[in-house]
Amino acid sequence: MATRTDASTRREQILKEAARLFAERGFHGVGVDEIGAAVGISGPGLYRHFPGKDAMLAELLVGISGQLLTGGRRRVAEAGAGAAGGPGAVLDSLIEGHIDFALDDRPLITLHDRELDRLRDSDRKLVRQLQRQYVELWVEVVRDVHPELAEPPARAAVHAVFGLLNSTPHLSRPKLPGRTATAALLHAMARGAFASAAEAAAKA
Amino acid sequence: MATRTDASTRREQILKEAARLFAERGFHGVGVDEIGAAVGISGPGLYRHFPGKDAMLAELLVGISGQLLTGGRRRVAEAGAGAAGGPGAVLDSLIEGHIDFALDDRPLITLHDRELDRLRDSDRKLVRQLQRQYVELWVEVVRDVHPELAEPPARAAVHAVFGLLNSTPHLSRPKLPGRTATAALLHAMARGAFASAAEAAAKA
DNA sequence: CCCTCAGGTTAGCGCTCGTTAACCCATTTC
DNA sequence: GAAATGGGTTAACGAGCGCTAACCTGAGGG
Repeated sequence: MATRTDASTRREQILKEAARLFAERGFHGVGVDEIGAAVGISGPGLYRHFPGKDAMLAELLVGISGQLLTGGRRRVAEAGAGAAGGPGAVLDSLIEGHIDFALDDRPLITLHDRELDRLRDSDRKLVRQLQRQYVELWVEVVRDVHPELAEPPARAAVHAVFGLLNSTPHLSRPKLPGRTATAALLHAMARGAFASAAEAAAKA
Repeated sequence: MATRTDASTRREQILKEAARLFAERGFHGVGVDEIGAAVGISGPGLYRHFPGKDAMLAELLVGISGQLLTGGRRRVAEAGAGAAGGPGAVLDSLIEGHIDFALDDRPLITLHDRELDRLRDSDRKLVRQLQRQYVELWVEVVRDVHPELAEPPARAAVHAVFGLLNSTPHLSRPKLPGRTATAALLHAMARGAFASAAEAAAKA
């Protein structure tokens, strides 16, 4: 029989392909037949693994939001505990983690801020809550590094930097510099953006 | 009879409501009946003004892209001609224009990078071409201000800053600082992001 | 006074989509 | 060796969609 890891493969395979298709053509733009075809089964076979199309999107979005949040918390705990490098190191770790995610799971990042409104109310509330906690985590760290920033502009700045970091899906692959170069570029830009936000706030 | 400007009002009204609805729930998520209802007529009455639902989206996207490009070109010509303030002033003008657009036409900005793939091939090609020219305009100006930046990272940086500036639709309205404060914040962040990108490039 | 016509209306067609029903077949379990 | 079960199939249904057809109306223009 299939091993434990093989048994979960089919579900994960479906989720992965669904994420790609949803990101490419939008939730309403892809049919269940296409998702099935992408994993080699056809149409209603998916209903052996998921109660419906909505459930796939919900599981994807909840998974992404949760992963981002727990990963961020882990990094804050780790980088904060050592206290080597000061609060700046914590922010660097957060940025690095988000960049890794944006570069490695591009379809998921795309879905994350594009298809939230297609969820059932309860799922949407959950995802929103996870997202909000993730933002608050960032806001605290950013204000630790830049105490001149009041909370509302800090929150706006965090959202803006998310926009910056999540811009990678818009770039056509071949024109990009290498992955590490891109990551370094985005990292520098994020830090610079925060620094300038703090400067502007201090001046005003 | 209706005057010339009144005659165009209904069309514009439809486009405006369609943009809002498309941005809120996605192109496939909105029916023609809803668009009609939003302007006080119902369903198929829209076909007196547009050949189809696709045509509304196409007109919106082409309009946005064209407006951004011509506005950008105008600003480059104006700010570049005076030569007062050097190349930095040109970049500031570009940033300012983009921020105005992002803050004043939030649904359009959302559509702009979200629903491009729902267009007919010819329309999509046109929009892509306009977008590319707009990016190239920015790349030239940015490299004028930061000559250390090679072209590929400059292009990536421009895309990233677009993501930053276009993040405003994600922010819930009431929590934002005032419009001018938000604009100033975004402006500072954009400049800082470019500067840091150039710094990082010079170091590498 | 009729004609035209812009700009609506409602009814309904045809298609696509998500979902269910009914059936099938390996493989495991007792 | 039968029975149960996981994972798949095809057929078909019902709803919703974009769009067309056919009809209506009120305001100019000759």
